[in-house]
Amino acid sequence: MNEQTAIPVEDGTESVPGKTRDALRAAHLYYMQDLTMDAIAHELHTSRSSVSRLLSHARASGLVEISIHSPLDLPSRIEQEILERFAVGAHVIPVPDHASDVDRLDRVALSAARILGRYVDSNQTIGIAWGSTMSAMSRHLVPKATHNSEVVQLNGAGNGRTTGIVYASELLRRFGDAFGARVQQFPVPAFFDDPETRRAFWRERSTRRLLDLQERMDVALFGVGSPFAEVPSHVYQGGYLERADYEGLSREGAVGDVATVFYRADGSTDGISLNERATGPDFAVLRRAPRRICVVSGRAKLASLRGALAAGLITDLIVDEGTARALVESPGEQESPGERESPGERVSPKDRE
Amino acid sequence: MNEQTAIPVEDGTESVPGKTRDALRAAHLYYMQDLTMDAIAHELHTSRSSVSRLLSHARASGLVEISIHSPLDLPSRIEQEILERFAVGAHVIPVPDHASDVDRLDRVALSAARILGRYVDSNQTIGIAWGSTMSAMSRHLVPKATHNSEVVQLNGAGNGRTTGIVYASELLRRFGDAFGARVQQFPVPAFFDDPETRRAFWRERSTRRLLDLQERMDVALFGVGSPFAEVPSHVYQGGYLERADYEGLSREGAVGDVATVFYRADGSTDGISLNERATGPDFAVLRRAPRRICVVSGRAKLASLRGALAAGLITDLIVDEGTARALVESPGEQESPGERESPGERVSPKDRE
DNA sequence: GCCATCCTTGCACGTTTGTTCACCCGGCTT
DNA sequence: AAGCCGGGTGAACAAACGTGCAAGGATGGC
Repeated sequence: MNEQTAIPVEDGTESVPGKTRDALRAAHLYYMQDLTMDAIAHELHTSRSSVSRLLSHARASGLVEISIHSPLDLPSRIEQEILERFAVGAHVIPVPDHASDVDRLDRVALSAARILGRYVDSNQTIGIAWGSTMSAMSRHLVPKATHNSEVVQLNGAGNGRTTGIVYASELLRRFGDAFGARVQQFPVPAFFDDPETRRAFWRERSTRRLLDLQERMDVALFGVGSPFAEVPSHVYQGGYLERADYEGLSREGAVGDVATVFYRADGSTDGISLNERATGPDFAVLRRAPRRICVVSGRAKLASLRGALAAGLITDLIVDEGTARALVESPGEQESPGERESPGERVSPKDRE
Repeated sequence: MNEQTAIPVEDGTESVPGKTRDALRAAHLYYMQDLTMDAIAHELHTSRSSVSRLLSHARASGLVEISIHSPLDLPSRIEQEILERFAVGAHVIPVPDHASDVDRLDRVALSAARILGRYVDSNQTIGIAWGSTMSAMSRHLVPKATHNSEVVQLNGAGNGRTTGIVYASELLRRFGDAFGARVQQFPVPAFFDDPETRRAFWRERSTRRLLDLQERMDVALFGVGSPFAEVPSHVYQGGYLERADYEGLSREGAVGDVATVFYRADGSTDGISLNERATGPDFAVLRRAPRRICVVSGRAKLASLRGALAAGLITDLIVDEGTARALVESPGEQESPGERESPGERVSPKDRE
């Protein structure tokens, strides 16, 4: 993977500057001058198809940036309300209510990936959790050139067996590539079997170095896990947790997790025994990051989201419209008809949010 | 929805907020989530056509902003060189060399109109010259909401007889509309017949008020006139000047004008008699504006542009590629095969400009 | 030097998008 | 009430666009 990644960094910027220059020129002609691709092809002495591809490249590589400004008089009621109620900056992604959870996640992740660039800058350390949301995001990142940035993995992971979830290394690499950042992997499982192993590991110098990075990070990016929802977060599908673990979580009142660390509805974590074996950062550490961006999609994660908000983990929230509406609609949970239960029994094929 | 026609200002912003909201949502779905218009039509319960129109509206009204970032390692050699040689920020508009002057002007104007938004802000006074370049720009402005801004006409004008050049009032109105700014017309001819009339007029209180505004303006926007070029600027077509005037200009060494005020190649204006009858601001006044944006297209205007640069009139230059290249290529003029000559002989039917 | 491989190109096709047209609907005039 | 707008709508068509594919060229290993 080394030799492969060593060069492609230059691929877009230097080794083929001609391509980038052409793309830039094509973008000018297309987006600033409204020429047709045909006309551009003619000006560039190439074919229309190539122009189409050049423009795709220009968009995908961040040469062209498309942003949407709400006129200041209607700045999305919901975002406004979330800001007031939770003191959290919100991006509400419009997604129709009837969309499937997969669609919803994809669309939120796509939008989130495009928004992310605004938060990332040079000389920053960016902490990234491992999960299905991050995985989906990683596929759509828009590159942005930064210097001296670092991407650090927040929690361990096994390999992703679930469809579409990508290995942690691959995921991190994508983020790193997109921002030209160094990548710090965290090669541990999501959960240790034995708390003692974790403690021992935490004393290792290599681990300490990584934890140090986590403590100094400027931006944290994560989703929330929702162990008791109809569509459990991938962490719960990968076989990381046993039935006994779920029962423990249920008994201890956990409603969700951020980067494998579980919390209750009120945001507290103390006494949740599984956390002894988790690999993600303690919330006290997480909260040191000035920017903490949370990406959530699906009403199933509502309770988790509420908990994460209560824990003060979030400074910026990217969330689908339905969930956002539910979030502001009523303070308590009127969502789940049944009370918590082990997810083992759930096989309901209902895919409505 | 109260009174639809009563207040056209509200038409786009408040009286039909539904349309703007739909446009906004469509834009999100299209540009952030890459949905097809079909899909969006379905989500919005309308037809594809309407979505297409909605998106057009979103772009035309500035809801969607498309910007192009050069990667910092290749910031257009030419722009860089112009910055170094003339201490002027440049936007070079790519236009093929074989394009007609009309095309060239249109394309530069289109790009310029889209760039302009970056320079305009609230609480500003924006001075605008009257000419073919400004006219072309006025047709493509992207609205940007500002408060308490003012658009003030820099020089007088007759009515535009040349095809495609629009009345000064219409031109100003377009700028004013685009930025939600008040408009201050300057109802005088481009040139007075008698210097004395001008002086008298300048003593009028209403005139003084306008001149006051000009002195306090934050942004000036203008083209350059090129009286001795193959394609004379409109000012020279409208019958404003007589053959004798041209001869005088020629004798006195004028190479161009900004807002009806003429200058020599070295930027000097003293002793150019026509300026006694001009209606545009003295360069000393013009130079008070912190931002002075000049839009130029066509090599014919090269000498004028050089003069305007020498006069220190320009802080930001928007120029087509060919002219930019010529500008940096050689210090002197190697452009015009023939020396200056009176344009009276020119009746080339090559279309307006 | 030669081959395997990867990347790029232009064509051809199917899809997506812009635009014209006929039509409808509410408002205001006569 | 009839009649004329101006603005908006969807159907249909033409233009513009994206992409799979096969061919051509470069690159690097052997």
